[in-house]
Amino acid sequence: MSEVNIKYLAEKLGLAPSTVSRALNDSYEISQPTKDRVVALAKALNYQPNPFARSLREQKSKTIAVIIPERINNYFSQVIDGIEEITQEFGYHLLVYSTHEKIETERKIISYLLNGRVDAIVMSVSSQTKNIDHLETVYNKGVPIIFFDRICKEIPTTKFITNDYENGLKATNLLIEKGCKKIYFLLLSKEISIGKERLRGYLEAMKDSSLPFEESWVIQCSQKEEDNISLISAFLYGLDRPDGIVASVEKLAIATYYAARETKLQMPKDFKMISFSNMRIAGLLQPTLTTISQPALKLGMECAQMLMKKLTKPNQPPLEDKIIILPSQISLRESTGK
Amino acid sequence: MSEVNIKYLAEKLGLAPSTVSRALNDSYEISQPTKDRVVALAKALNYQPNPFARSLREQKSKTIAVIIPERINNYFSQVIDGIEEITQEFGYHLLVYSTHEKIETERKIISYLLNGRVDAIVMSVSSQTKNIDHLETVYNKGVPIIFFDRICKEIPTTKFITNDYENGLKATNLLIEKGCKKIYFLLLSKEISIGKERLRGYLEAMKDSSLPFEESWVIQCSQKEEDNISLISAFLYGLDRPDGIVASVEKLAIATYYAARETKLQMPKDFKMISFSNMRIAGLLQPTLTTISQPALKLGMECAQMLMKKLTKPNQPPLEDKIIILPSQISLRESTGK
DNA sequence: AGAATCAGTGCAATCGATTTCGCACCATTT
DNA sequence: AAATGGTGCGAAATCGATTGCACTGATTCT
Repeated sequence: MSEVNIKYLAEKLGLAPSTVSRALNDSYEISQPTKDRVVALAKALNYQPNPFARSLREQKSKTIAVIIPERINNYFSQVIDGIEEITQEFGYHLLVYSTHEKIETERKIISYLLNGRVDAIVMSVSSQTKNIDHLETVYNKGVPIIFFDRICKEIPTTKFITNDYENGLKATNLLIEKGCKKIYFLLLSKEISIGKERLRGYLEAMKDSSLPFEESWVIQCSQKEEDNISLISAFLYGLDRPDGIVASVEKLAIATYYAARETKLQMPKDFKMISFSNMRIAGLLQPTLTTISQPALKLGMECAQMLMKKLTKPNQPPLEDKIIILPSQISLRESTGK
Repeated sequence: MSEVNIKYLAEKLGLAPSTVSRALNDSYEISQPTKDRVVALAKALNYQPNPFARSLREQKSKTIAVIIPERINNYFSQVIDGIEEITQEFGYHLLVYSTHEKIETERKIISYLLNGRVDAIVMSVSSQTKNIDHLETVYNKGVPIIFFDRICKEIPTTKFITNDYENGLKATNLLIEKGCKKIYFLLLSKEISIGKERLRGYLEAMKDSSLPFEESWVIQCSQKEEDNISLISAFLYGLDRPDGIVASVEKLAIATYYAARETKLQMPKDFKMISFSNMRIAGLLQPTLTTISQPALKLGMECAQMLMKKLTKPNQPPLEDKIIILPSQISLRESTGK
């Protein structure tokens, strides 16, 4: 490759490599004239320091890993945009991995990152994640880790979430206000934190209301789009079908639209729905979808800001064990009726 | 951090670091018993080689950069999924960058990658990219680069696209068949390759037909959603509005839906539309959207396969200067009428 | 028997940048 | 005039893994 390294610059300038290094790093030990000469030549030859030599020496990579359960999801894309916006200013790079919701992939990815390849990890755990040995290993190795959205409560570090409990409650109450008598709750997995919190809100709202409730109204869905559509269609076909649905994640709302089409049911006439979702085009669906959307970009930025502070300032304490809650926003649309 | 390195293993085993290294790399020079001892201890202590030391020594990073114009776009997410699927098998890592369609950001990102940080680059250029100095620099430095979707023809390397010209033609002809007399073409930028190709197909179809055509029917849109909506609304308000629209990218189709709502026009009654798009939920819009969708996952996988061959096999020639064309798929839906 | 061969290891250089130490030189102080 | 101090820079070690070369002891060949 191109051979412009410190030794080469030093030779050209008749200086020692150490002097060149110091000059480039603006060390006080070097005279201004020398600094100027060095910097000038470096610029002229378009010198770029070798990142691996530097990382090896400094024991840090200026790289952060972002691990998400799936890529084809606006929410996660927005979060990454937010993270990148901040980290880029600090010259950090982003390694992005998708677990495809598989715990085994998650473990494998984590194992690649335990050798110093990254200075920190920002992640949202997969829906399959129950066993958290691999996450504990990260923590024990001292690699800073921040969870967002689907957090792992057991690891004592900073987590970013939205007010899921509260919104689960609000969403359910909204349906109740709209006159729904039989409200189902769709969730992806009971294992993941946001599912749990949103579910807790739903359960609380149901308890507080005078409406009937049965355990079986909490529907556990899978990762397969087709399976979910049949599952949802199945209960929509029945005469004792629900008249309200709270979808805890976007993809389940979409499956419900397909199921509604299949069963020829109309929203909001036959049943109403509200979903947690960051779709840009919720307002273009038929009918338009009432959503609870998370401040994804902001969340990403705040994660990154915290991380940059920890990584770039000297003598920072470990990431605090606390949960930071950002507010979501409810957008009322046709799917819940007027 | 954890101090398990080669030197430490060597000490524990009473061997030289070089022997340990060779044993771990299964060198023929080392006896089986020694190999076994070394491997056993390495496993027991969970030894992970330092990636930077290795990269420094081997002059390769096992990392690939993926540069896309925007993250919040299913198409690009799918491509990255495809790339990751393949590269992961080979133990490669993915640095992902978004240019946000800004040439300046694109240049900056590229400049970070010229120091050996990555072994190759896979990218789709921003819509602003006219000046290609930075891309030429990449090429001249010998960093393998593959373009996809929005390619840069001038750089002699492999490019992956879909049959954009053909589909621009087909899309336009479809509208003509459906009875459209006045067909507009919405594009993001004349600079980007796919825009050009799709436009070429449109122009060809228009020329071949007996329909009238004016230059002003090719609408150049911007990056701003609101501006696009007003721009589209503006011409939809007129009495001489188009009765057919070909949207060359997804976001312009979405803007058109909003504009249609604003102007109270109905698809497909008042005008018909077809769009290039990889939206999963084109079938849930009101009306459902006829799309030309690209084989994004497959494209990503083929890119990555080519790259892995180039990077992991010895004595590979430079990436061939050729364009590989994958076929898109048209899905007929309501927006173009029955 | 002496030379040649070879398997199995160790030594030391290397990748490129940073950093500790130290040294020369000039100016100032006592 | 000797001691002190500061400025500006160089030599060499270091980060961790790899690798060309040298070395040892044993075996084989002539």
